[in-house]
Amino acid sequence: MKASIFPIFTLKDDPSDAEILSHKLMIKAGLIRKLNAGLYTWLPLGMKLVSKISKIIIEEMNNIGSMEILMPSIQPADLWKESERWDQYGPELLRIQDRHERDFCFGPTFEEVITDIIRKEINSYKQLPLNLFQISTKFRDEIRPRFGVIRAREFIMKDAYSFHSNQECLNVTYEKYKSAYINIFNRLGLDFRIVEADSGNIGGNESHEFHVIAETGEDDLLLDDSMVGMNVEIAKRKYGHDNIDDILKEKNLKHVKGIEVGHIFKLGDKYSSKMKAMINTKESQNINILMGCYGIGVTRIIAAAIEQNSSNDGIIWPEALEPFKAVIAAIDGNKNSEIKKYSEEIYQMISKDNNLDILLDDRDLRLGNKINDYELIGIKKILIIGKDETTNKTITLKINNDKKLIPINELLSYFSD
RNA sequence: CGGGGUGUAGCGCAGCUUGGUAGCGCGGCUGGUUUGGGACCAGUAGGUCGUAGGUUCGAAUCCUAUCACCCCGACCA
Repeated sequence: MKASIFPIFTLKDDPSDAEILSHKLMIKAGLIRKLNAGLYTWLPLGMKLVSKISKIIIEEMNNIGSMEILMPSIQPADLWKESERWDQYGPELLRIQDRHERDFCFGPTFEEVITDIIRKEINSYKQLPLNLFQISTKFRDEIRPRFGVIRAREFIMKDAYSFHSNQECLNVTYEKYKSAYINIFNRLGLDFRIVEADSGNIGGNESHEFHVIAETGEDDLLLDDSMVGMNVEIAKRKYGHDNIDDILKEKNLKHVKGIEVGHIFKLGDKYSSKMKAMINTKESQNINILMGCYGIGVTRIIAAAIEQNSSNDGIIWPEALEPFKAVIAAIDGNKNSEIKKYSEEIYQMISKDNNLDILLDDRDLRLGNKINDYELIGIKKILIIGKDETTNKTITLKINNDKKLIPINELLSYFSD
């Protein structure tokens, strides 16, 4: 990819309306721009990260037999009235009318729509279990949007739904999603914990949250030495205390802050009973379909990863999220045609011939400007090409503060993982 | 919704106390010198000072209303 066609919208100053590090860096590095409170445009660099995360999620969903679909973001009120959530959901649900003055909402979640599909398409236990997911834009009219994309009003979320003819099958599938989630967050290189959780507005009877551990997290988690802990609401109920400190002392738990990036629920028949999503059993009986639902905050993950490991100078991505494997910085490349030609050759060799995702920075900037951008964006490997390198057929590889002069034929060995 | 803060050029800000018709840095554009960690010189474009009303000879500045955004809280994935 050439920088002349892949726009790099970096800023020198901190944005005036961002407070926490990830929010500042996402704007400074040119991942996003704010349109309005809680509404963000994803610029090319940001979209690249959305795609990387989506790709991993899709792979892991497919691995457990969950197939991708896409539902409309605008949903008719009738379905929400059937589930009785039209009245329950409150002002977080953005209600809109079409030209015929019929009521709709912008979907904050999709239990109603998916249940409607399933009740129409599925009639028999023989068609189950079934697993479907989508990655799509959701809208929740938050009381107070904040922290950039962490609590945005419009955001991208993966939501999966499972359908079963018996509880045991739901239980097994629930565990499959849990392990898929563990794979996803491991692959993303995030430090995370699973906690027992409240099922809240979505409903159901068992639920776990996945949290990225971060100081700026909004959620309070109580953890022991194992991977699984609980959130504060559960702890208070479980141990019958309102004072967290008492619980911590009594149960020898640690208190940490987390950013919720995933949440899985056993819904049971909450939606199928209200919306009459039924199947025939082996005994020719009509029963409600059992359901599970499984969410991941795709856009929130990006902010969470930045919160977890970055500096004031820039983003430090986990390997799976590095936007480019390396960048080629030509010094004076636009004036000196030899340097330009040599840079293009190197680019051709590692990017085109070896299918590595490389940025060729052909912008007419000084080296210092370019390097500052790379530090902001979080590109670790910098290949510097100037007069000497061009003459001697070498490359200067710069990683952090180490510079190494390497011959062209050894270059590729620095990219074998 | 309660409390606090901010709206002035693309971005970051000063000017407001004490009214006299707008300025700085960065960025942009043109030309030139440069290019190994945010270069320099010369020139140049760009603003209904959030919006509406009021006071005044005169308002970015004073008054009233209103809108937007940010922070804390309540609430929430």
